[in-house]
Amino acid sequence: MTSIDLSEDPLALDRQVCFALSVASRSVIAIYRPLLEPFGLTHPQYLVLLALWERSPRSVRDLGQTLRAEPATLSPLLKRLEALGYVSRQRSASDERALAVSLTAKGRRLRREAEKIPYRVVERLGMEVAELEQLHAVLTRVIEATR
Amino acid sequence: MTSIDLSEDPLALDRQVCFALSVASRSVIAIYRPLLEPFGLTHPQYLVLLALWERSPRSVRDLGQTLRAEPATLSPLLKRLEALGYVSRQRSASDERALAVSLTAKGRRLRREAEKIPYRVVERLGMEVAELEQLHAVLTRVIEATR
DNA sequence: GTCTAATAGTTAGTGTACTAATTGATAGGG
DNA sequence: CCCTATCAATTAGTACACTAACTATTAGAC
Repeated sequence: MTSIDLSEDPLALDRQVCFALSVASRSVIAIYRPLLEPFGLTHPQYLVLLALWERSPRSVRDLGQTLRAEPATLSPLLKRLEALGYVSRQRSASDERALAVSLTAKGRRLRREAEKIPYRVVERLGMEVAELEQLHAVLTRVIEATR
Repeated sequence: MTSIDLSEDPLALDRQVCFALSVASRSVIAIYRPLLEPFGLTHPQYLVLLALWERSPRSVRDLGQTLRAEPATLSPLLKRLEALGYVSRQRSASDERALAVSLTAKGRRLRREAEKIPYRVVERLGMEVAELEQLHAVLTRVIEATR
């Protein structure tokens, strides 16, 4: 295991967890890109669909809290998902301020296709599932720590 | 430790390593934001300075390989760093195609101030250094796996 | 019941990321 | 020597991500 000696050079690039995090994030998202491209989806859009497959309809606020995304980010993203035909957007009947984002039939159908994606990503990574579980656990701790 | 049962729902949001990675990356970068703001820097700009503090001048190509960034991303970013007065940009004498990106005196002076940043981030995270080292090691393995 | 504060989304502006096309410079083959 | 393929950087176009300002609606205080 690589040892990080903070007493030496605290600014050494190859010691920065923030650098490793952003490179790893972008690199893993890059693995999804060719898998999502046939559906016309970006990775953030895919995450929104994951949330909607768990529950639909959902408000922008709810999606934002679940995905840790700003409403200002979601608003145009959801319009693009609507233009692709995967979701519909309509004001909530009970509260005209809130938007009800729902899966369309096309959006629900997509789930079957998408189920193959996680396996392909793990295969492409070629890492042990146990190691990915460990990574997930540490990342969850980091996310908790940043709140 | 959280267990990820891939045999159950492969699309469950709270199991996705990609989601945890992107949230963790954004959350950690958010910790840097108030620390970098006094210098007018963004996190990607800070990473470029880390690279230049290790060696200067460097070409756009060299910076791109080191930081895993596209030249199309670096090109405007470097102009902003120049506008801030931290770097200078001039064509290489030996090869007119290449750009020599150098630290200015102001850019070199900034290093002293920046040395406090990693400690403040670790303090703010409130995690054990050992755990961050472990995270760094796993991330490095992920980055290797994506190449 | 009205008036104000809070809430849900949207819009605008800046700064990455990424792809593809473009410009200018260099190097090698003939 | 020239001609073409390659290379370094830039530009254009799309899509987040974040802050701040704005609009429309709702809820609470009185």
